[in-house]
Amino acid sequence: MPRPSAPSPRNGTAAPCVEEVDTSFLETLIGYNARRAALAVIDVFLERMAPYGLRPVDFSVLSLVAHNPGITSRQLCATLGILPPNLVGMVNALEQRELLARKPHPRDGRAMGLHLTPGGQKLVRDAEKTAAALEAEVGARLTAAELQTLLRLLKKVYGSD
Amino acid sequence: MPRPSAPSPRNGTAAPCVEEVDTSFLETLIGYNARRAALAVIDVFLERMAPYGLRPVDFSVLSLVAHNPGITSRQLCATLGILPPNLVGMVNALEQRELLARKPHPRDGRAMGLHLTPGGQKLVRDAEKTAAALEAEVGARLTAAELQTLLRLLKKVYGSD
DNA sequence: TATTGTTATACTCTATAACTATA
DNA sequence: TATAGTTATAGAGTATAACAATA
Repeated sequence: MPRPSAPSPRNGTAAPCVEEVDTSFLETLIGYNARRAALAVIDVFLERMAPYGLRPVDFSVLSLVAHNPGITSRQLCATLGILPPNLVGMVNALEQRELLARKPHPRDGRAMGLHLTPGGQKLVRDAEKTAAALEAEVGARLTAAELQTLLRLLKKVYGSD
Repeated sequence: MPRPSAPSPRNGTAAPCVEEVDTSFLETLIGYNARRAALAVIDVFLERMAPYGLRPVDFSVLSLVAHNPGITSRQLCATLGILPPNLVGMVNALEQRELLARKPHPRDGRAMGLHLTPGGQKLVRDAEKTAAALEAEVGARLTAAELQTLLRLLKKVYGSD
């Protein structure tokens, strides 16, 4: 590890080196901090969801279908910021695992409504419990009030207020 | 929220459909909200940095080199969570644009210290001003106190406290 | 004509293995 | 032996264009 100042006296034109990285400017940026926080939480999320064979995006899809039976691909895409071509494979995979099923939309022949199978419902129940537990765990670094504040401010930032 | 009740009276075994998507569960999760906030801010960041020819990661690299002259690739990678093989191309590109330069590390023959050129210094000054302005703009949805709180809580979440 | 779901495809980002030169 | 930087490459994630069926 480099040690510039004190020890080496003769330092005429020598290139400096860095002991401890100064990140103070980046740390003033919302984007930088929000991204780091998201990655930290999602890392843990990824581990805890592995036993269910779910990535974060799979969990999001299944959870939305659970709370919105009959939701269409288009609605899922708009909600999660996924592009339609990229959702197709995910839904196919979840359907092959018999976690969800496509059913004809009652009033739009073009669309397919998505529904959980009984197995999918059980999986989502368990996975949501795990997610809530993880949330409490990560939230242990914060007080309950801080957690509420954090969620409120984040929603303000991205406009869901 | 599913609303099977009011509009369609005869609804014997028909599959339900969704009027307005209920995201209330996902919105209780820190990861979901932090990711959405990060993406929203980074989207604007991407637009504003385009005139400088910088992606967010390029900005982060240049800003860190500016505030840490002589920083090594290894230190950059550790700070930004980038893998060494993926940093090489970025540094090469920035070096070819004559924004930064590799110089031999004063005490470790294996390492190269990174330094901004005069042109790089000017670009970073301008880009950081733009970033700060953007921050104030996004922060306009929040009060100054809320912004400080948000940054503090995010740092608590990812452990930089 | 516009929209839903889909295919094919390209591009970017991220991850792994292995090599070199120095320590 | 371990580490810094690099190369090559594989994989995941994200993007656009175009098509068939339906509105």
